[in-house]
Amino acid sequence: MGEKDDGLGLSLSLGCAQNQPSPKLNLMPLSSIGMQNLQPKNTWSELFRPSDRNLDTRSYLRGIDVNRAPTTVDHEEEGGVSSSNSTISSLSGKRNERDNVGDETEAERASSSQVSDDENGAAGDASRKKLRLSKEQSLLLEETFKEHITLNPKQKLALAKELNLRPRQVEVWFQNRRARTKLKQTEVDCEYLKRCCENLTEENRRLQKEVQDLRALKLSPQLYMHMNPPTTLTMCPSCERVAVSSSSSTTTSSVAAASIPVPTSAVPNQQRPLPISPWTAMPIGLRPFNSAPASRS
DNA sequence: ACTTCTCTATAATTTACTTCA
DNA sequence: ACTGAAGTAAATTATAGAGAA
Repeated sequence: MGEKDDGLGLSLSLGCAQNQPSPKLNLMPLSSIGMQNLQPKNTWSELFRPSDRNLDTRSYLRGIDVNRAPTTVDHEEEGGVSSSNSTISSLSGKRNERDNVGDETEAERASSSQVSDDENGAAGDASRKKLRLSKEQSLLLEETFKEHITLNPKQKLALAKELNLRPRQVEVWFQNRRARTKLKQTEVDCEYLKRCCENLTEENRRLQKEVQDLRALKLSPQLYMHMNPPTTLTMCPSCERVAVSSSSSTTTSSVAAASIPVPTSAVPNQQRPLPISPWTAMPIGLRPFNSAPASRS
């Protein structure tokens, strides 16, 4: 797979160096793929009035910018595939029982020929056939996902009607979409941590070398005599940072005069920035996808 | 051109868990 | 406290489609 676009419009954008911004999903703006041309018939902003649930789920994804459009790869790949080919999967399990209650049943009945034909056609068919969503359907779903990563029943019904799909299909699509988003974020996090690890390994190696050099310096009496007194380091008890006493500011230059390379980290009053991952700096429970499931409204 | 095989993306299912009435 | 419904995440399965041989 590698760096290949995964169809989510997500690409790795990592700040591998210290003090770099958090790993962030670099997503294509919606306008760049012509999504603005697809306007739902309904007023989605009206339909998708912010609910408690949506607020909750948005906050649980706060680490990622999920509300961005995907690239067109997905849709190009599906080019020309009509949703009319879709068939319904075998209806089994508690979920289907659940879907057949209340307003959804009504909505499913109200759905157009795509759904009803499929249901008739698949009746008694044990194998589950897989629907390929049309380009338009995918675009509208993505568009909606940009605004809300979860749907309340009303939204689900409206969207299903708009897309000529069953509410269950819309629901499944959103579930899978959230899962894909999370997977992508995990990959980004993983890559970021890998780079952090590499940086720390490199720094460790550098510091080991530095210790070795300093030891060699100490064992060489002639050089040692001409050196200024060693730097006095004091540790601040509150912040646990190292402070430098005023008498030692020329250490670096004197060492340099002895023709021994000193890494920049040997300069005591120069604080090294700590490589902090945005997630690691955040309590686990507050990290995206680690939060408890969103509470229902 | 055609078949077959492999691989990827993703729709759909199942299971487990949480929340709430 | 218990229970069932509902919603979701996570894991898994199954299938469509593309590309290589």
